[in-house]
Amino acid sequence: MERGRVDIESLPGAIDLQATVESGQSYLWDREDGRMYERTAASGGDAWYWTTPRVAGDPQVVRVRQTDGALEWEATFDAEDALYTLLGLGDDLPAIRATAPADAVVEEAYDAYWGMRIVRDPPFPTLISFICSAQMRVGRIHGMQQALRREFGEPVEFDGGTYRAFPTPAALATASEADLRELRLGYRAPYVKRSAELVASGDADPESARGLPYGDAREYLTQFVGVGDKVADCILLFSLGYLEAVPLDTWIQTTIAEFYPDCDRGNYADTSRAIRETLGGEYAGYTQTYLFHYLRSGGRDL
DNA sequence: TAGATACCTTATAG
DNA sequence: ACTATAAGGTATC
Repeated sequence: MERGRVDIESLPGAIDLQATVESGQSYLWDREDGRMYERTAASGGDAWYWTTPRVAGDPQVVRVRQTDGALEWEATFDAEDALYTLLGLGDDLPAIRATAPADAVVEEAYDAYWGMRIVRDPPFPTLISFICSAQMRVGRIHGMQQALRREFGEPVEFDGGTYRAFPTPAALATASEADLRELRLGYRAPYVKRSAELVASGDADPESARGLPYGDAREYLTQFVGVGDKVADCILLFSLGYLEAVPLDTWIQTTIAEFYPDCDRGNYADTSRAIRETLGGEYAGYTQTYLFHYLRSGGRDL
């Protein structure tokens, strides 16, 4: 087992591990005691586990915990670089916040969860997670991903326990729709299977969107079954590093109606462009994620 | 091309 | 208790 620590003082801005992994961006982390999405008193050292799918080499496990002044990690591999990527530790939070509009609700959201960072999860698990997110609550989306790992993931031994990595495209393509429906995926089951088939066959790969101009990347991702503009924006923001992407979900649409009515242009593409500019352009997705988490957590009545 | 409707399942509100 | 509603939407017509 390898281990290490990241000094928080060395980071550009704060880090709030719980907010980062429990804000509906990533569904690939499990809390050690299993009690996610509950308010916990202060911070205090809760640990989260993350398992990698087999992409190249063996599947891996990393456990990370926030303590006074550091992120302490233990893993089946040298996880330092991976954590920087996964948790957005290189993002200059103060600089990003400076690009956001100085509206009261935006300030409240940043203050409430200061230190939350945008994750960069691997593309295939993100694709599947957000296909599953349609018309679903955050806690249940997470439960679905746990079920997929449990039923179709490769086992990994770590620190005396057995963990399961997120399933490969081939594993989910091989699953039957009935198998997936038994995991309570509902109408998302065929979407997951057919999108996994596209990746497993080599006909498409969410990784291929990386580096394309934002509009082209979003367009590319909508070829997957169960991926419309909103889910495509989630994959761009939470996996591929397009920090300007603003997923137009029910929460942000309510926010637009309440605070930015001029941005409602009646269709996704135009509304998306308008709110992206209003929220500061290049890092609009960061501000969107703070607003989403703040409002969803009941920070302000709408 | 824009608009309406069906879709799995379940936590939560009333 | 029991029903209606809505949940980080998308595909289809």
